[in-house]
Amino acid sequence: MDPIGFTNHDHAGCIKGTLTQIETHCREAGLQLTPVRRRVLEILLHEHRALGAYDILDKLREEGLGSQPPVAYRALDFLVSHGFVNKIERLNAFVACAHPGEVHDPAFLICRKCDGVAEAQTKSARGQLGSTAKLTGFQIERAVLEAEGICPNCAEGPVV
Amino acid sequence: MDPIGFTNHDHAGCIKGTLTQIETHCREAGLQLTPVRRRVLEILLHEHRALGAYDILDKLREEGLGSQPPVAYRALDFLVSHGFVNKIERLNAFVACAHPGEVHDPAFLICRKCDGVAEAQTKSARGQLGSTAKLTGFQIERAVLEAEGICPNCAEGPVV
DNA sequence: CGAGATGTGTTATATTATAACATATGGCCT
DNA sequence: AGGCCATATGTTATAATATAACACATCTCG
Ligand SMILES: [Zn+2]
Ligand SMILES: [Zn+2]
Ligand SMILES: [Zn+2]
Ligand SMILES: [Zn+2]
Repeated sequence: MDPIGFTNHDHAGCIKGTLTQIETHCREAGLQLTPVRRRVLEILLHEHRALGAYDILDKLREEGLGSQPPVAYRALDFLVSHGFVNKIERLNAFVACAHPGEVHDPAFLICRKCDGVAEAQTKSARGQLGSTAKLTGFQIERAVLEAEGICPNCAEGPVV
Repeated sequence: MDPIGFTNHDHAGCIKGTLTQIETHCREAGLQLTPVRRRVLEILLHEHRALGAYDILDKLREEGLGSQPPVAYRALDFLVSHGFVNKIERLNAFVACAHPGEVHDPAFLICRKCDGVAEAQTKSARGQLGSTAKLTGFQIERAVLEAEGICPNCAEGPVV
């Protein structure tokens, strides 16, 4: 229930823990966490912030891990399809998942000043919309829930 | 609470009613519903379906109302900023608002087979996420709630 | 070895969106 | 009337996001 991202925390541990968790998950599930895929995941884990595919590609290029768009998009496809990374539709950008492996409908709080993204655990999407959907027989397969606003850090010291 | 879009209804009346409502709103608020803007609105009202900016531009072009992207995007900006049209972030496309003028957090049910979009009235976005947001002091300004799945029509006769 | 599956490298192109500047139109002030 | 401002449109060019298509490498399995 507590959204990670805007609060202070042991970020190095946060990165390492999630990475280990995903590595284990991949080993057990027979998924190939190749160097490019792993590096894209690391880049995203490093920030609690959404990065565009081309931002990521720039970093890969600097590191000699790939220079063309498909390299980044393919890695992102892999990470998203296995739930390690989420796409923020509102921003056309990507953010590491805070609860990888678990099945959940993620909800995001997006700060429009610092671009920070926090992932909140919530049952709202399927639950609330679900009841409305059932009335008409609509079958929900995926829910996008993104709230935009001002994060606590940016609210205190008004930047803009 | 009842989502319009997947249910049978008097669509001609639905279009005309909404258009009249918006015309009135514009007159009272001193907004200029110019020919291009009005036509874009009509095009969107005609379908309970999201159309891409370039789909709309194609129609405008056929009708000699404009041929370059900014024409469509500017009309859409106007319509979106005044709440007459909503953008479906998941699809990078636009749909006429079912409750123009009213302040509401719209939620959408998007059919991945027929591309139909229904707008549901719900308090969930701000309400559910709101409580989580308050815990960390996040101030929600705008909420995107989009559910993807199969609409009742497509569920009955599996098209794909 | 040969066939199939998976991942990467690369070129080219599609799709979505905006910047920037020119032109037109109408209201409004002097 | 003339000048001025705000708003809207026309047009060119380009930015930003995303995918198609094909070549090649590697690995596994029979
Ligand atoms: Zn962290
Ligand atoms: Zn912030
Ligand atoms: Zn209708
Ligand atoms: Zn459908």
